[in-house]
Amino acid sequence: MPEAGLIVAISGLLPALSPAEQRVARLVVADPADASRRTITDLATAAETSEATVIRFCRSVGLEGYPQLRIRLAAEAARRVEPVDARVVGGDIPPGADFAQIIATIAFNDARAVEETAQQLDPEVCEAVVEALNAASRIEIYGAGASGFVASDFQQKLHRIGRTAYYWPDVHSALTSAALLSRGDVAIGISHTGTTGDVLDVLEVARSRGATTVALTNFPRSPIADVADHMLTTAARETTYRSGATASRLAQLTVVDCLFVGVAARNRAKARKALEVTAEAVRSRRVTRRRG
Amino acid sequence: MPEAGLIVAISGLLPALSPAEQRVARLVVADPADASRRTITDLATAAETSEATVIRFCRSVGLEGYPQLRIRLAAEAARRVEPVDARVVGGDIPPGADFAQIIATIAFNDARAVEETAQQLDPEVCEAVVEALNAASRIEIYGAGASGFVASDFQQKLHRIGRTAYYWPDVHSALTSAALLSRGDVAIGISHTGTTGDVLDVLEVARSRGATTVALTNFPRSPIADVADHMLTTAARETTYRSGATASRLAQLTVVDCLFVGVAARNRAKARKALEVTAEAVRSRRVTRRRG
DNA sequence: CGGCGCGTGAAAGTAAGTTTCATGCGTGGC
DNA sequence: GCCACGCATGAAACTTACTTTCACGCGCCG
Repeated sequence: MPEAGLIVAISGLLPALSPAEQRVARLVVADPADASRRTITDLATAAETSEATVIRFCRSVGLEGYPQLRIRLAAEAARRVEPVDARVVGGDIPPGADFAQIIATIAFNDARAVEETAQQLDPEVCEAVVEALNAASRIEIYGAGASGFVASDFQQKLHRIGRTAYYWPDVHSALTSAALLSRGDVAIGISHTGTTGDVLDVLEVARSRGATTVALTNFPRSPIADVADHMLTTAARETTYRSGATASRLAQLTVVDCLFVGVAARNRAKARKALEVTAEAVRSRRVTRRRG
Repeated sequence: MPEAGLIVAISGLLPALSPAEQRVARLVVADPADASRRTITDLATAAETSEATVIRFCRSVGLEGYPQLRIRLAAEAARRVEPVDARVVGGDIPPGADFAQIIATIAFNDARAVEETAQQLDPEVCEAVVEALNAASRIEIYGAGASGFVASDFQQKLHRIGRTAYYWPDVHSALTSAALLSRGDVAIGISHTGTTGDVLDVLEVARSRGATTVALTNFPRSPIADVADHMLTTAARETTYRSGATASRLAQLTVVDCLFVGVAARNRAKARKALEVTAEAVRSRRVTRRRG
C-alpha cells in the first residue's frame, strides 16, 4: 500500500469491513480532520461501538494502532485543500441543480477519481503487469457491463500496437478461450465491485491453465483477489445516484492508459510505427472539406 | 496562535525557551515529520531530557499536550511536500521514465482533460440537448473506433434508465436506422477529430429525416459542425505519442455523464427505480463469498 | 437443531502522556 | 561569604489513552 491516499484506501476497503468497522470508516472518511482530533474513546462513542473495534479498524486498513491513524489523517486532511465550492461538489446532485452545477459536480468527481486512482496505484505492480503483458504470447481481457467497455478499449489499444489481445463479451466464448491459455499468457479481469461471477470464473480457468491473472477493481479485498496474481485498484467513490459506472469507468481507463503506455514504452519505435500504420488505415475515412 | 505556521512559530520562540526545551524544539524544527512519528518518551530521549520537559515545551508553544503536537506536526509536514512533481507533468513521457512518472503524467493529463472539458462546456447547449433527449421517442448514437466505446457506453446508460436508445457499430445498420428517424428524435455523433466520414454521413441522413442532430467533438470548427444542430466540445490535448484515444475518451465520457445525469434528473424517481431494477437483475451474478 | 466461526464489547492489562514533587544549581540579598 | 529564593529539571506517581484478552451471542452450515 503506497504512502499516500489513506482515505481513498479506506473507501476501497469499506465493503470488506465488518458493520461496526464500517461505521468507524464512514466517520473517518466523512471528516478526517475531525477524526484526527478525537481520542479513541471519543471516536468509538461517535461510531456507537467499542474502542476495540476502532483498533481493529486501524489494523484492517494496515496501520499499527490508533495514534498512527490520527497522524495519517491529520496529514491527509492538511494536504486536502478544498479546490472548488464545497456545496456543489462531493455528494449527490441536489434536485434543483442547474446545469452548470451538474457539470461542476461531475467534473469534480470524475477528475478526483482519476487523480486518486493514480495516487494509490502501485508502480511496482504496474511494472510487473507490463512485464507479463510484454512476455505474453496472448492476452485476454474480461469485463461485464460497464467494465466490458473498458476491457474492450484496452483490447483495441493493445491490438493497435501489435499485441495479440482478445476481448470476449460472451461468457461462454470467454471460458473456452481462457481454457486455451497457457503459462506465460496473461488474463485480465475488470470488475468494479470485484464480485462479478462471470469474470471470476473466467479468471479462475485462466489461472488453472497457468496464465498470469490480473484484476482491476475498486475493492482490493473483494473475491476477485482470490483468483488474481496481480491486483490493480481504482479509487472511485460512486455516489448512489450514479451507481455502478460513472467515475469508476474513468478510473479504470486511467489504469488502462498507464498499462498501455507502459507496454508501448518498452518498444517505442515499434509501437509508434504501428500507431502510424493504423492511423493511416483510417485516413481515407476522414473528411477534410466542409459540407454545404 | 495561528492555525498554520507552527514550525515557524517554534523557531521564533526558540530563544525564549529553556535550554532543555530548546533541544526539543530543534529536533522538532529539523524534522517535523519524524518528530510526529515519535512517542513522547522517544522524543525526550532523543533530546536528552525527560518527558516532563517535552510537555512543558508543548505548553510553551501554546498547545495542550503532546498528542496535539504530533498531529499539528504531521499536518504541517504533509502540507510542505509538493503535491505533484512539476518536471513530470505536462508534456510527453520521457524515454527513461519510471512507472511512477508514467502514472503521474497520465493522471495529470487525464484529469486536466476532464476539468478543462467541464470548464468550457456550455450549460445551455447541454440543457437543450437534454431537452431534446427527453422529448425524443428514439435516440441513436454513432461513433467509430475509440469513440464507438463512448457511444456504446452512452447508449447503455440511457437504456438503463428506460430510454429507447440505439448504438450501431456497423455503418450500414447505422445508415438504415438513421433513415427511419423522424422529427423529434435525436441523433448523436461522436468523433474526436470531427472528421469521421461514417459518422458525418449518418448524422446527415438523420438530419434529413428531421431528427435533431448533436455532435460531440474536440474540434468545434471541424466538418461535423455542418451536420449538427447542437455542438458539444471536449478539451483534450492529446500528446502525439498517445494519439487518438486517451484523454479524449475521458473527456467524452465526462460529457456523456453530464448529459446522462441531466436526463436522469428530469425524472428522478423513475430513473432511480430503473437503476435499482437493473442492478437487481445482475445481483444473482455477484459473488459475495471469498473462494479458496 | 447442534456445533462452528465470526463479529462484538466488557474488562483486564499495558503503554503513553501528565502531574507532582524533590533536587540542585545559580543568583541576589543579608 | 553564606543563606534564601527561584527556576529548570528529572524521578516518580498518577491518570488517561490505547491495546489485548476473553467470553458472549448471533447467524450459518451441516
